[in-house]
Amino acid sequence: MNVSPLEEYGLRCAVQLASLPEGESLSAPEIAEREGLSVEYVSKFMLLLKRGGLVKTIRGIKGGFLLAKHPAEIPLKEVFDALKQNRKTNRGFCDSFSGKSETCVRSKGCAIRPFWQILSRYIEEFTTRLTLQDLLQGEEVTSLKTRGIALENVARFKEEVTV
Amino acid sequence: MNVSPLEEYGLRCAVQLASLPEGESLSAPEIAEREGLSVEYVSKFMLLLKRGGLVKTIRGIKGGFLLAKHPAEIPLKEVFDALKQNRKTNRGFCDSFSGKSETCVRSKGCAIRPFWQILSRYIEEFTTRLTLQDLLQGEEVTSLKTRGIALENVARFKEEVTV
DNA sequence: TCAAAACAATACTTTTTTGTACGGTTTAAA
DNA sequence: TTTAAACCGTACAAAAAAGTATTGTTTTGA
Repeated sequence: MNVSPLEEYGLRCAVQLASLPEGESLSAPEIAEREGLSVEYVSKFMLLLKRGGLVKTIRGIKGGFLLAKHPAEIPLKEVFDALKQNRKTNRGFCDSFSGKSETCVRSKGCAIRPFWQILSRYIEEFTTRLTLQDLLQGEEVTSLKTRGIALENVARFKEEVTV
Repeated sequence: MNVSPLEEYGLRCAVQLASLPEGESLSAPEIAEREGLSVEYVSKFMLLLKRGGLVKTIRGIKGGFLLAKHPAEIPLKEVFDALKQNRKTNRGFCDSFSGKSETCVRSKGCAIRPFWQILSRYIEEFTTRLTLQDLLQGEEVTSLKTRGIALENVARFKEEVTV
């Protein structure tokens, strides 16, 4: 339950692109400079973002990266998913079984599952509703919108509980 | 943003102990059997849980592990924290800076921080309010309580937003 | 008192992830 | 047409985490 370096850096670089005027691009060296990372490292996860369909590239001298869509159309989840591409393991609770058994020991009656399911659903809600555009609006606005999502979630949970 | 094996297995084993009648213990081989893990591996994180003050041990033949407190007094967060003890890196957003800079490039005006802060606060709320006891109540109850926490969170968020 | 079974602790191996290096291809411009 | 700067892609090295092995200490009970 913690953030991987790729997730953090990748999101930051995506935000850099989102902050550009429409149609402009940024080269890997420029991004690296702005984020204090190595050019090679930036190149690595920009490639992932490209494969994830978030980013378009311009090759050759004068080349660079730009978002494939408007920032408002790119939920954070898309960024995170793109960056997960080349991971060997991709775990959530109950995905992983023991080293010994073929299937989860508690395929029924798992004590952990409901907790995990609700929490992960909540996180997913957060990351699909918030877009790169939202992050650009500055701290106050982002803060308000994040809280707004929490609020709406509550409403939905409430319905489900009272039914 | 995914669950580490230690976190999942550790929590499961803690739940095993929580499910015992008051005062009874379970040995590492027994836990390992029930969860389909190796005895050595179980021993490893039971030691962490012990150091975290969650678990008491009985040495010698007939030895084993038991919870140091009533399951209702052990929030999931405590379990997770105990299991984090021997990690080398412990990252959240904005904890980690680039390899090059001494301090975070965006120590002010960070686009990512508010999103991350609210989400992590929410997760923390979840894990401090839910206890091992809750997980024992079975899927429906856990599910309801988890939703209940979501609900209360909303109320709190709402206050903050409208102020 | 001795043996068996269990916890304690650390060292070690393997796997995964992080981060770097480097050779190749593309393109703008002189 | 040549060169420089940038993307592309993979291979490689280093660090972290996962999981195992082993040795030692404690305790029960024959």
